[in-house]
Amino acid sequence: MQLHKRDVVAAATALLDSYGLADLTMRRLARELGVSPGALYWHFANKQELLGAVADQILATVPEAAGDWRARIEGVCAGLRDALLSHTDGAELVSASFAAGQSAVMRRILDRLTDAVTEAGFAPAHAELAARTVVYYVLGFTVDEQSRLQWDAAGAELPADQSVLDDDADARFRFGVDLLIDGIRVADPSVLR
Amino acid sequence: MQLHKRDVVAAATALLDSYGLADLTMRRLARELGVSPGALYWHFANKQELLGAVADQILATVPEAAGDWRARIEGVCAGLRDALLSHTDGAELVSASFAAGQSAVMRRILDRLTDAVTEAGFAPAHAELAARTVVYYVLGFTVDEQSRLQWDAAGAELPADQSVLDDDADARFRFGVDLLIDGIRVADPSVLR
DNA sequence: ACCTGAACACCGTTCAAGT
DNA sequence: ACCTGAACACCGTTCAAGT
Repeated sequence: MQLHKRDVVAAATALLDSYGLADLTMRRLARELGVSPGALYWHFANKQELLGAVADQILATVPEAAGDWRARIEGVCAGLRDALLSHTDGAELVSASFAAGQSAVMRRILDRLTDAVTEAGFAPAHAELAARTVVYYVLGFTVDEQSRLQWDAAGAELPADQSVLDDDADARFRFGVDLLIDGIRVADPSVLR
Repeated sequence: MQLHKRDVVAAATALLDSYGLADLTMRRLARELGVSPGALYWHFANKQELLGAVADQILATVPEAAGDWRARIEGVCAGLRDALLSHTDGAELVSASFAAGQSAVMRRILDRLTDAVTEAGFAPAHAELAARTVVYYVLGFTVDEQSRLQWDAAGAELPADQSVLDDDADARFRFGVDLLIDGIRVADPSVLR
């Protein structure tokens, strides 16, 4: 039967979770779907575009955050990190797709953060910059965290107090988010609208 | 005559500047040096390690910053961004090498930032986190800036008021750095030592 | 409209064998 | 110690031709 975009994205996500980003190749994906490599290029212009669709699939679980601007920033950051950690190499994939401008959902998340910073009193242009700073932090932190997690998982047996390490990572993550929120809170009045 | 590590890194940097990261391949580099591809693996364990050496070469120009902790953070950030923008795809290459833990100089830069944040009053563990946040920002911002710059350069003719755009990018960059410095300045006393 | 088959132009890495 | 030659096991992308 016919190949649909969503089947391709689903198969790609499964491949990612099982074997990681390095093994998510167009040829291997085609093999998994039982089609020739060229078939994928009817549905996607190139690999970058396909990876962008996978990134958006991963980000689909990031919930809308409610509350005041601080709560919304914290909520979006936590939801974003959770989504990235839910898939093998998720942070690296989304980070690359965002940099390549291939993730529509990532742009929406940026917009939501920009709204929150605007509510904190920033003029629109500065609000987007502050929102970008938040996104760079979440992506940078989580790429780092995930590479260590996956390295540890591949290596020695996990220590029994795994949860302590998890809690620590959570706390470390929130520390950086709070640092950015503090910066936004006390920003020089000249940037406010 | 004999192939030395520094010749390989110099040729790799030249290839990067002329053709970009995508065309910096082990085979092409070997061809440029007049050796067989396998020869490179006598001097470097793998491509990642070689790219790390190129990253460190790029970062060699980042100057030591002096002054109080704020001036040092601003100086390191500005010097880092300048170094990255001086080579085609420099930001992307250094970002990837840093994430892969292959850049010794990047670790030293992180240490210098950690020292500065410690002087601002943070306990060591929190100081490193804040320093990482700064690094994530500089890398994220500059990867983004450079991809736009290179996209524009490849496309339409540059407008006459190019310098205005440059100044704008400088100001935008400093805005984010100041946001982080503000966050560090007013951080919750519980994280201070 | 959607896909196949086959080709094009490459990759990173390894390793016996040479000097 | 340092490098070659050749192989291994792949890549992303294109495109005439088929249905």
